[in-house]
Amino acid sequence: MENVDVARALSEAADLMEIAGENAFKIRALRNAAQTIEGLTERLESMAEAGALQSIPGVGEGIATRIREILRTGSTHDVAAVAPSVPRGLLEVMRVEGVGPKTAKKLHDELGVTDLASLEAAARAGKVRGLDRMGEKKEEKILKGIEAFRTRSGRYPAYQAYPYAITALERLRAVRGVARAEFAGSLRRCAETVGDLDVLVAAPDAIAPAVMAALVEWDSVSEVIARGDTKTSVHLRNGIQMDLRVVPEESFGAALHYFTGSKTHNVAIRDRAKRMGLKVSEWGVFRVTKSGEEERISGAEEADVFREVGLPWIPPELRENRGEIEAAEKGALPTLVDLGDVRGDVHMHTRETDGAATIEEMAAAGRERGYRYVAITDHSQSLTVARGMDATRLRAQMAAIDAANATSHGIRIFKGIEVDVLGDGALDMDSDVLADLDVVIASVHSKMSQPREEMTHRVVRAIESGLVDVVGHPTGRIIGRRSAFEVDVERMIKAAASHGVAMEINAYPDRLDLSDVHAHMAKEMGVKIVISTDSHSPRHLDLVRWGVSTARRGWLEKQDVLNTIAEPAAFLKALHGPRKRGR
DNA sequence: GCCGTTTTCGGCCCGACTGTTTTCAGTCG
Repeated sequence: MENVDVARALSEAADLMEIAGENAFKIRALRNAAQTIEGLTERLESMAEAGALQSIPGVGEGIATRIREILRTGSTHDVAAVAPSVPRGLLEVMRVEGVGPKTAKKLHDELGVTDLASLEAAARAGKVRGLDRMGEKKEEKILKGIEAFRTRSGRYPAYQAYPYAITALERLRAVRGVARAEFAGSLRRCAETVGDLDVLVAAPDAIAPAVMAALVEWDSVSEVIARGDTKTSVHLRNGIQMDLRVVPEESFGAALHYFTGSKTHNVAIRDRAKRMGLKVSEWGVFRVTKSGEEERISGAEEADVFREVGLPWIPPELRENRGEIEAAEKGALPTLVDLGDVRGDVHMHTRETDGAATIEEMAAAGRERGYRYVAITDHSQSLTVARGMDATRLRAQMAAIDAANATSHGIRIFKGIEVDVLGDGALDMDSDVLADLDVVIASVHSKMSQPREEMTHRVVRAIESGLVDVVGHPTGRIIGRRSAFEVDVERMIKAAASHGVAMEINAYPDRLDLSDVHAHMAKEMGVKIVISTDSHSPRHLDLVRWGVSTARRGWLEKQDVLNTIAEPAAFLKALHGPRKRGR
């Protein structure tokens, strides 16, 4: 069982207990633990065996017991205890906008609602409006919420939401009197998916109505959910929710911090502030006197918030309450790798297989970005849908690359391949050809539903071949479409560590594979990372920024990422390590 | 249930908006 499965079981238990009306702090403890577990780089199964569960922050005796229960049975005793009074179907009822635990409980107790279908029936029959503190509007809102629940896909890949945030900012910045406007939220933290878009504007109170109007009148807005003096929420036509907040300029930094989150990071910062006799809110940082009076001390800049609680500014990508506050306290924050640190791109395709451009065009695109090198890494023969190459075609392409290098003007073109890892772990190319290449990426493109043991063994065998430099998109996931294949990532990374093989962060924005958490795991085990775009056309090289974001979320520094090395020869030397190469 | 510059008990982040109410509970982020 994966850590995410345990996290999900814990947070489902928390939801059910909340409906049952159990102690709110106990519920929060479960949610905190679930959140922490999602960001954990170590496998819970191994930690449980080692008796180390209680070393996880937020996990004590009680939750350690629950984790062991979940690993064994998939659920906890809490769920069994509340099951008679809280059917599991209420979990989805609570996902409906405007329905929380209290409402779900009321609907169940008084109307016998047990799931989405029975809720819809009750609402259509006009029974909801009869309940205490519930009226016609609430009933309508619930029906709308059910509709939205069924159509929305949940979270969106960040790259799909990003253009809407940019356009919204342009509109809002054009309003007279607007001093600053930024997006915040999970988009600013560079999370791989976003649930909604958060936009923040600094403007005088008198301007706020005009700012709200500029959003509401945007033709991408389909529905206004809420509209107040400082906050407006809308649905966009594509289904994404956008929240706009307007604050005075002196509060902009505090608001940006608050609105960027993550929620658990904010809670930790506010808790810390409280212990120091301060109060942090989106309006600023306040000193709280003994008599309970509050005096505003700062908040115009985001760094103010951190400074007041005795910390250096923490990059948004790290604000997941995964140890960043402790690291900041110790002065041990990583100096994160930056887009400008990337000096080459070593995974791309040409017309020879499924790319859209020539060797020369791809190299030119790299040169335009200021890169010192690129690698042409077309597919191998078993990937027939991409017209994969056999050894003869690869030899011919190698000769073509030699020729292109003669006139490439300042950019080195490496000879490479993205070779398929066959079902048994063998590589889909003769080893003597592979040995003559500069860059060998090994990727799984077939038989992705192999059992975990088989898949792990398969990839580890490829790593141990001595012919592979990089594992390409190591878990095979496509965000929102295909989950990662069953593989023991920890064992894969361990094998890579002991054989000096690098792991890819595939920057294609619906892959981002390795993920942030796994990239962090790789770093901790001493495995080097290559950030690659897997480009199939020249403009794809720009996608590198999504890969860099993922690397930053994984705490990676420049020295963790091989393709920050500027000199082509030095890059190759670092990539190959002790492995021999033809040239 | 967890945790400790509030330390083994007594706390646990903070505020906006809605819909229903005549003062606030519930939801959301």
